[in-house]
Amino acid sequence: MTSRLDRIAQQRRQKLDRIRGRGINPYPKYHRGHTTQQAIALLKQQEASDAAETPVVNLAGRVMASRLMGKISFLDIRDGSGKIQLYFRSDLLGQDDLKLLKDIDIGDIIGVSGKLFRTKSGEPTLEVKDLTLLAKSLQPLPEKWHGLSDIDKRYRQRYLDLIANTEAKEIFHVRSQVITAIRQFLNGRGFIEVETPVLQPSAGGALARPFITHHHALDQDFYLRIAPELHLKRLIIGGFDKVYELGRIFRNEGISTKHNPEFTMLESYETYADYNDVMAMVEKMVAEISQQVLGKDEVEFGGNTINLKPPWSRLELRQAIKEYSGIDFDQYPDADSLRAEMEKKNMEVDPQKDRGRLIDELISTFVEPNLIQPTFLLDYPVEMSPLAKSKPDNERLVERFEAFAGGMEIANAFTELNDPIEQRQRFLRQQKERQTEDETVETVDEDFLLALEYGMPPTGGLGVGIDRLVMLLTGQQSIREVILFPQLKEKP
RNA sequence: GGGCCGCUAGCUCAAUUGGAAGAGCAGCUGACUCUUAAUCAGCCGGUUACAGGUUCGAGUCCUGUGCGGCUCACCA
Repeated sequence: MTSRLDRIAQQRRQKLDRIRGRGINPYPKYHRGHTTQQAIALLKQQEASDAAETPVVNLAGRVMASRLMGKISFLDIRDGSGKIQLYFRSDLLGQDDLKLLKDIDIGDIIGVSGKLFRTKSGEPTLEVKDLTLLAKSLQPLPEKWHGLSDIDKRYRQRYLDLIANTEAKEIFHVRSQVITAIRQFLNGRGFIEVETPVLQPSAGGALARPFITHHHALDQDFYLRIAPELHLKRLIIGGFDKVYELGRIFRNEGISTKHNPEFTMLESYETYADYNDVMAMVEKMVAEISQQVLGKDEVEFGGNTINLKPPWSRLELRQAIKEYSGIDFDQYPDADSLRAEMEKKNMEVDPQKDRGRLIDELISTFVEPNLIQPTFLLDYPVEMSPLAKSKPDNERLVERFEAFAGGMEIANAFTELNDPIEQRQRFLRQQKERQTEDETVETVDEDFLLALEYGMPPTGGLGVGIDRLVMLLTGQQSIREVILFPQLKEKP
């Protein structure tokens, strides 16, 4: 870039050349004996046991700080488990190691061996006898105290963010543990994990604009999945009782603090369950995960304390909208009348929107921001939910819920529609309603309908946005903070 | 895609009304045998995102472009 960066990089390259000139391989193989965390545990163990022997270990990690004091030096190294201080004494090191030490920079990866002890101030420290350079770093690290705060750089060079900002790294630890906990929870209830196609001939199971790609050998366009739903249902038809998939899905829509074009979704399907069973499972699962990963069932999010302990509030969608917007959608059976009522409330309403989308707008405008504590909204209009089964006593509503917390939708579930004739009609109706719009309309998935005709048992299905769940559990307001490499525009 | 805001040294940030582009960290040289944001002395480091414009003079004002953030739209 500028001559400045070149200068620092150049200095480091000169050091690299010097090191090579002494016959040292700056990128050798190496086996470490302990992590820094294990080493500290070992030291404590030795101290507790009164053993006279000082533990000798070899460790490896990235140099994070150096405090050179003439004949002695202190370096801090960090590995995946933590960090530890190193103590170098010129009278303990060989000539070669002393020379090498002079060419070690912050950022280098080194291996060290020696004995563990505590300094006068009580800091666990390794007194180094042997030093090995494991990887010379040619680029300067971000500032040690303030870390890296340039958001653009944090996302584009996430590795620097992870090196410089321990809080950022911790979020991804939590994310990993959340996903592990979900698997344990579901496996423990008899679910089996499956994998279904990401490349699909038609993108079904939701209505979103898909990414399109092309398979050369087949000379056929494929869509990246926008949901795994229709394939998981095929597996239910095939006789699996409980299945789930944790995977990436792709939606070619706008990017925001709550949306990334590719995100992680959990979908689960359980035969002979309905949406009430699924509701009970969701609140239990989230509370247990939080307890297991964070050791608590309350989280801080956006200035609120959110209590995840079951039971969560249950609120009929119609009542919720009535309460927060003053509109009772039951009194407006078609899009035109509902739109007119919304316009009375000074809302700017897209005349293209059908009744389902209008109701969705009422939810996101009036209801969702108010649902801070975990809440299930129940019983959605059928036109918003083409894959859900109608309520036994009301053909206009389906057995569906969405779960909200922190003003975010985190889950969506329903008693699955398993009537193939009805399902076909729903698809056709949806197709008709969307035909006027410029967006690509989902084609009727004949292959799925054929599968349904063989008979799908009554089933409860669930979708959970994993990224948003992790946002909730880690208190992050932007989805980019919980996705390691969020989508950004390429820099020219 | 619209609106608002941002972009200054490798990193974190200053720069008064438009009047000499600065500091800390990092780096380099030196001193220092228990430091831990080590300390001390000295030094190096800039096409102020990019391209134009206004002006005696632009980091600062104007126009455009790029990228980012927030937000609206979009997203059942």
